[in-house]
Amino acid sequence: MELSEVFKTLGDENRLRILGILFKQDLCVCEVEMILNMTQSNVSRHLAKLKNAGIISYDKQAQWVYYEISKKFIERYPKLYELLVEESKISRTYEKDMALLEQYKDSNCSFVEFKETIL
Amino acid sequence: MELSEVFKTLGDENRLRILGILFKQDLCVCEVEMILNMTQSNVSRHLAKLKNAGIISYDKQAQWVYYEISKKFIERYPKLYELLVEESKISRTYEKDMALLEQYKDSNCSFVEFKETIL
DNA sequence: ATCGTATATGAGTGAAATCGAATATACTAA
DNA sequence: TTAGTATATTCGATTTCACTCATATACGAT
Repeated sequence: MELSEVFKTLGDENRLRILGILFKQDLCVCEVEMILNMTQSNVSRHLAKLKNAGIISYDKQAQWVYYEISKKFIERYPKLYELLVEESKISRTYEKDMALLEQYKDSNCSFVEFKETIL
Repeated sequence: MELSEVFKTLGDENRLRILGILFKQDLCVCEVEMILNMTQSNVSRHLAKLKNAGIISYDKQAQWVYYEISKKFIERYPKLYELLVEESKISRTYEKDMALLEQYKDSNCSFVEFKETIL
């Protein structure tokens, strides 16, 4: 939760992409993996870093671990949170990620249907 | 000036310390070196990184290069700037740096006098 | 021109970060 | 209990980073 550590954690394009879609919706590891087209281990690692920095938290449900933006983080760094939300809205990189997230939601959160739409 | 690059640059304790004193006053390399007790090359490199990220700019006067917070950075990321200023005020680490900066100013910006006060 | 000071940069080193592949762990369902 | 899925972690390779020491460059003063 130390400031330099928070910044260091935010200083990675992939982690900013993950946050971009988590602002819209809580997601589990395999959903992030699917939407952002990253390997499972890589997503898991980045989520662990964001978790350790106090930026996100998780809610375990059965074998799924749903990650969400940490409420304590929003309380502690409201301006930083607002900045991240705003910047994610105006970034072209994140636009594509958002579109894929919407497609995933439109496919009733089914991996099979989602995969068909992005081919 | 890309966001992830800005965060990565801010994700270093020494660079945050440098920014902390630059918020109070524009300073040249050797002044930062003196106040924060860092090596010349190290300070120069950190300043170069902050410069490349667009966070600070410089004004060359004779053989001295005075660094300052970039006005474009403040315009582009006002919330981030405010956050940094506020956080630097409540950090214990920066409190000491501020005290040394004040001592330096009180010694009429004389290195000789400053060195005497901190012994 | 020469000396002293201020700054930037090249080279080398050790630590840390990123990543994919493979493996380990945890949980569900049958 | 076993099979299948979700997640975390270890391993090894590669890259990046922060740092120090030494050197180069730039400028002023004499």
